[in-house]
Amino acid sequence: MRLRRRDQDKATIHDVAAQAGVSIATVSKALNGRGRMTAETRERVLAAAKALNFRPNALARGLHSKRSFTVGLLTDDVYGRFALPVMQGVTEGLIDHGVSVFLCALEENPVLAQSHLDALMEKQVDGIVVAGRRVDRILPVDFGGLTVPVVHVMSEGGAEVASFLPDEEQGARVAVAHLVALGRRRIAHVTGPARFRVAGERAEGWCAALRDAGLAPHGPGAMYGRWSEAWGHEAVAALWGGDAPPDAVFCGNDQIARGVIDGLRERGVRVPGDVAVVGFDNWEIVAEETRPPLSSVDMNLRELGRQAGLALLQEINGEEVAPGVRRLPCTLKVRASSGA
Amino acid sequence: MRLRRRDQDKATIHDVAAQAGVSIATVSKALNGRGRMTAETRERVLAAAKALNFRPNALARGLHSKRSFTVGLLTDDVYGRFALPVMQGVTEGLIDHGVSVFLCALEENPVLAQSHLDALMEKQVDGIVVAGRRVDRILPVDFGGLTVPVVHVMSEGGAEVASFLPDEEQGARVAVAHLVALGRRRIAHVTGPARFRVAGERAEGWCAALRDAGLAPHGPGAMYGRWSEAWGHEAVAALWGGDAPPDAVFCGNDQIARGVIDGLRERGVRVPGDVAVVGFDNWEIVAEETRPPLSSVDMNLRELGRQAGLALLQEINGEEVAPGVRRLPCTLKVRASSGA
DNA sequence: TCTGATTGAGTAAAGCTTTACCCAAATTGG
DNA sequence: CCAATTTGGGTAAAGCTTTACTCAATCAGA
Repeated sequence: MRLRRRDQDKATIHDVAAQAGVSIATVSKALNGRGRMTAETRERVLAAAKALNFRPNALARGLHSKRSFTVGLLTDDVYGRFALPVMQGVTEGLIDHGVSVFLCALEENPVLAQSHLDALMEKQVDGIVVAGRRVDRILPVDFGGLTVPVVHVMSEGGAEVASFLPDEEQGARVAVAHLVALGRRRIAHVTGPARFRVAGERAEGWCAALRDAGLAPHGPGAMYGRWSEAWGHEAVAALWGGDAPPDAVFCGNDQIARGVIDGLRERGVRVPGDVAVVGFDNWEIVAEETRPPLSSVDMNLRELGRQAGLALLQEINGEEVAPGVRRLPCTLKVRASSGA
Repeated sequence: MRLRRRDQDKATIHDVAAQAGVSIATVSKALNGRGRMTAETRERVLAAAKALNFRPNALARGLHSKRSFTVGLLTDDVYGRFALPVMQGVTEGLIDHGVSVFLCALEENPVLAQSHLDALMEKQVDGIVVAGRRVDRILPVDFGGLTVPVVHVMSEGGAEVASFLPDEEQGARVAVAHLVALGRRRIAHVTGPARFRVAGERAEGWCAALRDAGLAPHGPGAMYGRWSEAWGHEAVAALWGGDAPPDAVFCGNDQIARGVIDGLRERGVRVPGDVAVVGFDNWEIVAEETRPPLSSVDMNLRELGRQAGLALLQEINGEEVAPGVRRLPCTLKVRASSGA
């Protein structure tokens, strides 16, 4: 054994044992609250560990326990708008269990993506959270043959795995019901491209809420376009081109909603006086800067991440987790654009 | 030795050795391209490893080499707007060297922050990148007594460590020089709170560029306010309240610039016809949706991250890295708001 | 006082990979 | 044909922690 560690080296359990005058087994037991020993011995060990600023080497511990207490979070959301709240939720759910989270932001490159996944596996992660930015587009990675559990968030992993998604339709219903409760009757829906599944689901919720209220959709139906402010402007031009314009607009995301509100202001239409507007995503940096501030549906990404993390932990611990899609409710954040 | 691994277990080097009919030492050497053996043996090992989908256990490897080939990225930018590009840069710089990046998003809670740092150290990270979201506010964490190298990005770590920052002043100069080259002469500066150091630096660059061009600052000086669109509106109201309004506005960030442009449009002032506008941050999702799209200074966060990663790697490898602040140049992304 | 249980703490192996070192067989040179 | 290299590959230890097992000393009960 080294007589005394060099100061820049990390202290090992041997150093603590030497300092406390006991064996390494006793140190381990003292530190982990296992085994039997006098209170005096335990305290002596604890004091030595503290004095040496000892931190157990997680590599060695993991090698022995075959668990690294680490999970990987794989995402293709390089912008982080969805992935970061999810990550915070996952972290929040797991930190009390001593598990850390490894974030890998993938780019489009499938080769690089696969090598990131390989790196995670080599690091012996105990499980993997896959966080998409688009539910119906799977990451360019092969999860088959993985020896660790996987859960998906904002991404559907198929029949074999658990997937945590926002309840888009319910979110849309809540938004529309809110508009109905405000007395609005001609409620239009302006949203993103029809090929995005969430666009269809949100439109579905819009229809359903209108039906429940005994109302007909305003106009020929949901207006599909792009997820951009520019599309919000165009939609306003179209809606206010004919007669009987809507008295409320439910938008498929906050950027569209912002475009709609800006378009309305330019036309001299008052929000929320003449028209109430509600967005989707509750992207605060957009919603709060809109004039007036934008009411929006919040997908509770953080909670989604938290639950996904806990589910993953269950699987890691060998407990069964039912596969399939789990939908978590959205909540509505009311701001001035649907004036309360 | 286990006769044969259970299928859900990961293959170890022993499994590969058995499959190839050689010893584990030979497998290790074959896989790492070390040692001497016939080409035939080497190929047999490689084939066996592939067949078993063998990945060396990074924990065991790290335990032996005392390197985990992992670095931690600590940030308080929970929104990810700055941290994610930085992280991608760090990853980009290190992935070729087989090093992975562990992202920890800290919240304000210092206790939690410290425990995150402890977790990183236990995981035996080889080094730490600290990424701030505000240069002049240090993370609530004690980096003293750390046994691994640390570098800072977008955050100043003090005299002992290397810090990588954007050259804010140069960025501002480039923006203003661009406006001058367009023939603008009355160039105002609207920016965030004076207590942010970057606000002062950018204002400094604005002044310097004007001096270089033989121009005087427009008005009484830089207009300090908030980092928000609303402040952009207010500034427009102030600037266009008197006479001799500016013919260009250089803004301290993209949100302010957006507020300025929206304010100008509402007043019927043409952009870029009557007034050219340039922002700072090049936050694409804002800059591209502005009408017209916003010219903006890009801090090259990715490159900043890449260089920080490489510097950290140098320190990890025992090479000396000069401490102190390193400034990387910004570049100007020209869009329609300063019409080329 | 003697037997048997309990207590307190140590010994050694395992977990997986890398590598210094070793050895037998094959090859080379004279 | 023999001594000296070279070649091909194996053995064993190290790296740090956890834990099953062991053992001497102490204590309780009769």
